[in-house]
Amino acid sequence: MLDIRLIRDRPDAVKRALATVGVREAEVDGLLALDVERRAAITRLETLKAERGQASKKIGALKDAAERDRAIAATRGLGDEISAAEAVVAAAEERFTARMLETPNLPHPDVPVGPDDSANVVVREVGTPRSFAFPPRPHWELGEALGIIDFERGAKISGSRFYVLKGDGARLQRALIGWMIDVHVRHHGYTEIYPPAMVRRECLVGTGNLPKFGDNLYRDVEDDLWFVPTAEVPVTNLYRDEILEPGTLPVKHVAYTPCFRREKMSAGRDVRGIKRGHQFDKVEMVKFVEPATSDAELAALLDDAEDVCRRLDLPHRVVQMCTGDLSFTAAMKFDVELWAPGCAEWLEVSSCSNFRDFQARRAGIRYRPAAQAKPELVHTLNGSGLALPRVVIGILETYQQADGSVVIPEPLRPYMSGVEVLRPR
RNA sequence: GGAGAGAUGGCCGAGUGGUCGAAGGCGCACGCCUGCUAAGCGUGUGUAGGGGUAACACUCUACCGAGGGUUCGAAUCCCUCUCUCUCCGCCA
Repeated sequence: MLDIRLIRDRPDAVKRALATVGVREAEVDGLLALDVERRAAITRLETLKAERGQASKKIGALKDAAERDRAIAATRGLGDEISAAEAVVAAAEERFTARMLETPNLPHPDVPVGPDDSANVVVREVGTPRSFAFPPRPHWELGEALGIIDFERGAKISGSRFYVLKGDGARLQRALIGWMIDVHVRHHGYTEIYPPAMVRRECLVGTGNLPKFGDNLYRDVEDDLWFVPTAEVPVTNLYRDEILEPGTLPVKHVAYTPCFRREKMSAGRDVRGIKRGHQFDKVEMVKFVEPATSDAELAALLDDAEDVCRRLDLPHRVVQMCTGDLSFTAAMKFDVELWAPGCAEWLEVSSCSNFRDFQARRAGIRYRPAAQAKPELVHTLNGSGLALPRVVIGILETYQQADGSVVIPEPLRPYMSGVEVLRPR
């Protein structure tokens, strides 16, 4: 959520910035109008309440019964006026908040301006895509031949976009989870979190998934519990409505969770293989930092994500999103993409974003810069570290050999009891 | 799932209709005092929103788990919900 004060004080700057992410000027004017309406209503209500407060105070001090009764009778009408004014405030507040919650974040001034993903910028490519003496096969062929991915049974028990990992396939994914968490904990200074995978609705409002993107989420209707689409949701909300004491920032967490997404927007796309499922695993990094440091923290976060690729020796590239391709909540965002030689495409395995105070304002996450100082909103950031089945794709396709076997990258071997090669059966 | 108890400021804890944003204590901050330390004394110490100011000051409103109700007036009475604790049952 944006700071309404900023919109009030510098409406033109806000309009210009929001225009680059596709928000029309009229929307900002609408916000401003709702704000004026809301404040007028509040002022009226508070005037009435102050009046009543005075009157009640006097009544309390009155000793004479008749005088008292007269004063009470005279004040009685105020109650109805206040109820009416309260209803006006509530309605104005609701209209205002609803619009505020649906307004996207302001892009960071350094973000390249552009209409859509065609204007994204490839920042760097790391490593050289391996050249093959044979036509590299896509992971769905490799996986079936190796007996480690079972698409048919996945569809049988759960429908399309579900698959079953089996044997060393399941183990490879589990090894990656454990190893990646260890990398971030041991080498990058994150603290591991095991969060709930089902959360209350407010959490999703806090991170910005609701109210706008509810149709991508799964939900238990009976208890109104929502399945997390990413660990970002529970982990960011860990400190919802809290004030972090001086000296606690930066807070750096890494968490593994399964993630659940309806993928309605991409119906019919990427249905082949395990690239895009309704359920997938992900290791996620989340940071809470002081505002002045958040740009540097984003660079560090991105490097932490890339480090996973480096350690696995997987060629990858970093792409900066232009304004038009920024997510709703992000002020700046970089994707890390792995090259998958089998399906011949770049696979997004991480999305590293700085949300600045956008989520913090929604979720009420603040910190105290110094003892006695006034609380301020933190900046939140997060990035995948990394997204799972896609790293499995990258490994299978990159390390395949002519006979269909796949070499397991060195760092993962200890996590797989020393298995070095997966062989077709 | 059944029965019961509870939720007050950073913490402990008082308050059962009026002048209570809330006694007292602890903690913390600043000042004083004191060879040092400790003790002592004094002052201060929440959050959010509105108005106001160049910025302070100042002022109003809300908040005693959440929401609703009764009342001129609610931390205090009523209803609903959430969470915590205890016991029983069940379960990984």
